[in-house]
Amino acid sequence: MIFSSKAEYGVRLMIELGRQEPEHPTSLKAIADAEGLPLAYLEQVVARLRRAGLVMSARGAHGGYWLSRPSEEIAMDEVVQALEGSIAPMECFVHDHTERVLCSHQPDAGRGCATKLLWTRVQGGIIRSLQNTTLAELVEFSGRHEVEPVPAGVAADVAPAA
Amino acid sequence: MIFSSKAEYGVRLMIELGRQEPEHPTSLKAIADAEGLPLAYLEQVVARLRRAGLVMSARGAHGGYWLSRPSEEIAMDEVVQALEGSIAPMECFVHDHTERVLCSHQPDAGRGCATKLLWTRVQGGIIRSLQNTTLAELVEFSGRHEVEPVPAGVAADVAPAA
DNA sequence: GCTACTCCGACCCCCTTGGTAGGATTTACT
DNA sequence: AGTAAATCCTACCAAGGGGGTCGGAGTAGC
Repeated sequence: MIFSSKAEYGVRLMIELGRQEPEHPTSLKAIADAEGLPLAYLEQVVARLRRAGLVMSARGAHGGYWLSRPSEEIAMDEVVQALEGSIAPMECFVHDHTERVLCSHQPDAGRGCATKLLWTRVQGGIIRSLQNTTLAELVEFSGRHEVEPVPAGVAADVAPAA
Repeated sequence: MIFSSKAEYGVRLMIELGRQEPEHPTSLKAIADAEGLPLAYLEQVVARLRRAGLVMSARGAHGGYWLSRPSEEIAMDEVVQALEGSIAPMECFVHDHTERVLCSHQPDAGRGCATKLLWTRVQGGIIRSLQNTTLAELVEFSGRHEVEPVPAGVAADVAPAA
């Protein structure tokens, strides 16, 4: 598996916030109930989003969380990055702040890392897909698919993003 | 991390086979030595490639492995698929043989899986990147970056400090 | 001062990953 | 025939991370 459940839960949480009024705090408990997720675990997940500046919070009674920006301006690569820590196809892939791709493999027998080309392309494919999807799209998508009892024949409306 | 070391080792192994004459068996030991990988573990890795029909093998003395097809005809999605089992961004993603994307989440409160759109796009991005890369490209790439033999005198075969 | 929240750190179980051990089988060479 | 070189196969194991839980402290509204 590629992404952990933190990504799944975190994205669901962001979608849920995206359906609410902006600036109006929503409590974690409400989200946990709506999505059927464990509250204590959601706390950990949302903390990552807060530290990344994607959501803001208010403590105390009637507190809660809300999106720090309109959902149209939130690309999903930011969200997934915040939740997963990094988006790297292989352990040896580390982005330093200069955007250079490093590879920690010792260059065996003087040869460069033979797999670098492949993982670089994969990483590009993933990030491009995420960048081209906004939170607003997901909110809209989840709204469209409310209610209906799900007939047969599916998966036709998920157009590629890149 | 997205892919496990099985993928890394397996791809390196395939590249190594791609540099050899076709139909000429190369022993695992030779590859393990060349790449600095544990032989016993490589056995598990190559078994997956063999079961997927990507490599063929001959037992006994002077046996070994070789590519079952020319490297130009091997797309990397096959390789990674064989090594990782499946290429799915999220646990709930299962491909049955009909190419339909299933999602095992219970549709909470009648709503469809809100994250499906996102993960489907990501999966598409990954698979496209892999499909568009052939083993031959990687072989050629690793050959281009093969550099000068390590200067003698330096203890180059001892593991350098990370 | 109660209550409803966020926030934080410690803890815990379990499964996968990465790797080892040991052998059985097959084949080539002498 | 005997032996060495290889694949093949099944167990086994240690460590780490994923996926949580628990208990409590801080903070804001009533």
